[in-house]
Amino acid sequence: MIYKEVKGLNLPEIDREILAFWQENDIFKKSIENREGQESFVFYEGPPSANGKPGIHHVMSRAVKDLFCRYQTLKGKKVHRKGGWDTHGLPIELSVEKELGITKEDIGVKISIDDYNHKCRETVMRFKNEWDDVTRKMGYWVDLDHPYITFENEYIESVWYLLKEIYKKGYLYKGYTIQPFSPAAGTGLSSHELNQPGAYREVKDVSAVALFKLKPESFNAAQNAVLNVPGILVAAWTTTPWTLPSNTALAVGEAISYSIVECHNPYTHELNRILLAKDLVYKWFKPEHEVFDHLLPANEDKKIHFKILIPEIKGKLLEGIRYEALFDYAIPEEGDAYKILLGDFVSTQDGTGIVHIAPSFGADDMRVAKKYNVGTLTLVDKQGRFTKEVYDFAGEYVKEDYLSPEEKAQEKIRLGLEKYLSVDERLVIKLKKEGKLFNSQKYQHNYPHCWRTDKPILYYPLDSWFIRVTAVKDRLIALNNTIKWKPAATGTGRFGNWLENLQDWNLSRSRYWGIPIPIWRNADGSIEKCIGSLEELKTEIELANKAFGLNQSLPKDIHRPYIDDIILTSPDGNEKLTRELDLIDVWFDSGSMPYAQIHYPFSNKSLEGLFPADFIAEGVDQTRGWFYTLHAISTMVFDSVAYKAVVSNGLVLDKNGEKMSKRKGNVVDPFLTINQYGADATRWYLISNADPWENLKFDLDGITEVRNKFFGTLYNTYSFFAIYANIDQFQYDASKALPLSIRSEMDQWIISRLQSVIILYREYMDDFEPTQAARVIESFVSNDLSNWFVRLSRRRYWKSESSGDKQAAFETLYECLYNTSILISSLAPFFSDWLYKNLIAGFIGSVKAKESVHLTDLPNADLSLKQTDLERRMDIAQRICSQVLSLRKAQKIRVRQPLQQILVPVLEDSMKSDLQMVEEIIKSEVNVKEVNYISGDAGLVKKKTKPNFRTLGKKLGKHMKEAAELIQNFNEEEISQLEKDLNVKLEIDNQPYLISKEDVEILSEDIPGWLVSHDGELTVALDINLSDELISEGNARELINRIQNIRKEKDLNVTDKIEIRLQEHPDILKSLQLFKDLISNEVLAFSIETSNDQFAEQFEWLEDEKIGFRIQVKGS
RNA sequence: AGUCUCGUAGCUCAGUUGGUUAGAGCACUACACUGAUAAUGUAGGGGUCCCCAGUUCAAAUCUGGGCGGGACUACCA
Repeated sequence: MIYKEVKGLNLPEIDREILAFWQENDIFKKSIENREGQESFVFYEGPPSANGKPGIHHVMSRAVKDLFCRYQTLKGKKVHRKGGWDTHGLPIELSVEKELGITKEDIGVKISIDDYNHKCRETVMRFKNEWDDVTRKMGYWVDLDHPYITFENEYIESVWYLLKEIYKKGYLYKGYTIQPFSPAAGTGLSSHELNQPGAYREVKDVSAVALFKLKPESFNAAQNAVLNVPGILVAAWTTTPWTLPSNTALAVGEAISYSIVECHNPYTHELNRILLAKDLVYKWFKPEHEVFDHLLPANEDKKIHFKILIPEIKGKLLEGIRYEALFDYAIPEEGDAYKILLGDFVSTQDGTGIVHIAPSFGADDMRVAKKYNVGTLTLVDKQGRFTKEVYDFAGEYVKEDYLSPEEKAQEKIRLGLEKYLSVDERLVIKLKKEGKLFNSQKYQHNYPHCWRTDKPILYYPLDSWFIRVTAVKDRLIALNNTIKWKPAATGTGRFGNWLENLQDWNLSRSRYWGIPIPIWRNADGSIEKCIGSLEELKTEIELANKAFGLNQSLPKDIHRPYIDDIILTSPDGNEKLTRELDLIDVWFDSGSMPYAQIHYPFSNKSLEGLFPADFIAEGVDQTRGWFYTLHAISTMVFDSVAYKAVVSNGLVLDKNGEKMSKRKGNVVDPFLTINQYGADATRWYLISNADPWENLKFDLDGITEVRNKFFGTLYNTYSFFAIYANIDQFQYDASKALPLSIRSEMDQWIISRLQSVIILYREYMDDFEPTQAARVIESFVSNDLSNWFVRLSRRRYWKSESSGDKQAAFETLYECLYNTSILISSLAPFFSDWLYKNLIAGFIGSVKAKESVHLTDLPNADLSLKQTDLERRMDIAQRICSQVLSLRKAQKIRVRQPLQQILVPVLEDSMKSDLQMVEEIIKSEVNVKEVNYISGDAGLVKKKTKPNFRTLGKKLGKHMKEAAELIQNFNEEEISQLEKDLNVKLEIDNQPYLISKEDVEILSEDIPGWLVSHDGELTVALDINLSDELISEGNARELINRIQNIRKEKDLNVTDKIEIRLQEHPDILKSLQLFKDLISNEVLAFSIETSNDQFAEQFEWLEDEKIGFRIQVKGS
């Protein structure tokens, strides 16, 4: 037996077999060494964190990565794939802290930073084995033995190098930014922490509408002309009255309209003229209280009568107007405060359409204040208490929640109140008394809380190191435009927009487990050193040792806390420099990986052939993560893209379209899936079902479908080949294979189809369209190869004599399977290798097979073998067969019953010649004796015209409908006019139109007296008249069928010869008389005799009859 | 809230520059075929192409406005 025959397809078994083969023979390694000296295809592996278990979505993204790397390998490129681990970052710290039952405050107290980091180092690799396991089992080829690890000194050294490069370009600076801050915990919070479940809570706060008095002397001429009433007050709404003392500006919307309304202050009853958004006037004032002449004197009830003094003022006009500070606590030291600004974030959703700006306590505020050079006031300290400048509230917590009940009780007594009033409440009272308040109420809204202390957070200005990416914004955008994004919309949309609205990169993290910022400074920050390598640090340490008589040395581990102890010296040797305690954002770690994974520029001095990447792929959630940091670093340091093409894959959802989560219990375990269905079926399903960038609704039934439909079919096709090739001892000699020109039409066709598939497959793969590529192959295997070529060619394989045609049949099928095994190997690495290895068992001759399919070269399409005409003809043949079978079905005539003829009207000569070449195929497929043709002019065919809307649309415009009607009813004369290339004239609404041949499609509709079927331009008529001879032949075929079934039931060998005795029956006698040879041949009968004996066995004959028989193997 | 993305048969997906009967596979039903038998063919049922409005002779397709799912970013004065 040359070709392996197995019963039943067992993909997991094949996985195990092939995996062992790869391991024993180092196939992955060979697939790279194989291409030594060739051009490289650069791929970067985005580092996962082994802190959590791998999920099915990881199989998805890794399938995408793997298949393109394999594909490029087959194309002859050298594709290095280095694995990597992301080891730093908050999730790791959090899981360690949870495990140890400590909080951040305990670090350095209950547990040393040293021990803490040690624990992080352990934890981060906790699930490494699971990751390695899933990587191997799914067939993802990546170097697991030499991964880059972000916590290693060499990796960190490269990161420092990059930072120093950025520093040298002047892009690194220390500044402050508004960040979420927990006064209770005394620490800044990351947005990740803010996104912890339960961080946002519905709370009730005191809101206030404060009134700010405009300074008319600051009006310009245009403003003077419009704002021609005295004493204008601007109403600004806030839910955090405690920020009002730190107010330094007001913001209005450029396109928002404002009104000035006259009323009496609800608390002081003084006359007010209030400026607020026009759209919100009736939100704050009741329409029924509006007056149009004179305002009534102030009254004591709650009704606030009002009059609109100036109905419409554009926000734009208000820009630059100054106002009086609300309080006399402090004024900003720098900048030009207390004026009206334009802010694009201002809306009329709620509030007054005017936003009170306290730059220290809001990110938007800070941004707009900077833009207008407005200074800041930070009248709250890091504990969340008012500073001494706020003399009447100094030292008080700005949020009630920061006080314990005892403290509140004490405060109540200190203030001499009946009940504790929050700072917000007392501020509101103060404003009320001073006539600076219009409204105050309880307001319910979502507010973030610190997940550790449960207390509300503040937004607070914190010191941070920044990278001035905004300085290279234009380059970032320009370089991005050269990147091939899949899908393109992510590059222009999500990523492009992100770049358009670029903010400087906040690099600092006040943490312990991460890469330390390599910057040392003196006390006042006037002297600083940025370190770019370990060598440099060592030199600096020696300088410092000399200057201060110290005995420091380069720590073995350059994480905290060791690195914190290092003291450097100022150039003059007088001042000590200490390290800035922050760590760098872990995103910088991963964005550094192209260089750090090879320890550039230390161990490797050149990036040649290693940068930039030709291709990367990760989840779309990495757009502003890894994709961005790679891009930002490479742009700043190398003025280059980091990757030329990027595939961003979508999410893997459960089958109901819901996100997978442990809580819902809908998580799919990749190990179970792969064990049950096999890696290839899983991979093929993930890739073929939908484009990778679409969200995938993961459904195990889908994998079953892929397994049965695609792998099952391909397996069956192979198995068919193996059975007969083994019988015939067929072996394939590439150098002696029959030239295609002498093989059959069918062979030429499938080989031509194969070329088309190769071309399309390559096009799609080169364009990073794996789904389309997979579908092309699916369709080829299932429709072309199995359902057409093999099905119709079966007889050629089992006929007993050896002949050229039989050899051609084997060679053709072999070539198809062989090439298919290579084509699918990128997507289905296991099954393809199994198939390939089975096939090459029959390889002989001078051409040598490779050890594994993954060491082969991707087939090139041979254009000389592609025959478009032939493919078109076969398509026609398939459609005709379909139609005839459909007609037979409608008439309930079995396919075993031969029919005399089909009739095909051919309106063009080319169609006739097309059909003649596939006549034999049609005849055998639909079991008819003849294919006859009638030409259009014979008058037998009734023709019909169908309008061609595309061409007619332009010509006819709105007369289209009527014209279509007329064209469909063209008579024979008009049709023959068109056929002769003459125009037919139409007239609609007195307007003449000329209809030419191109404007219509001429179809044959009917052949009077025949059974007819249509499919587009194809029409087929079936002759259903049965002669006695046809009936007898049909019966002969029935008989053959019964005997074949008996052979099978009796488990006879395919080659056994038999003797047959049959009970006499008129059908049988007649059939034997005419077709005995045919029958004998088909069923391998030595003799067929009839008698009237009693038979022990019977088979079913037509219409409930039974016929006795006896069948013996000759010689038994 | 903003940005992006998706919405077509029970399920998963195609659907060309707008063109008249909106397709495929799976599933279901019936019938057939079979020297591949856990395979194969044919036919059938099954659609408000998310909704509304507009442009057009003509809209699943283009425009505008909604609705729903999802992701990311931000979190609000």
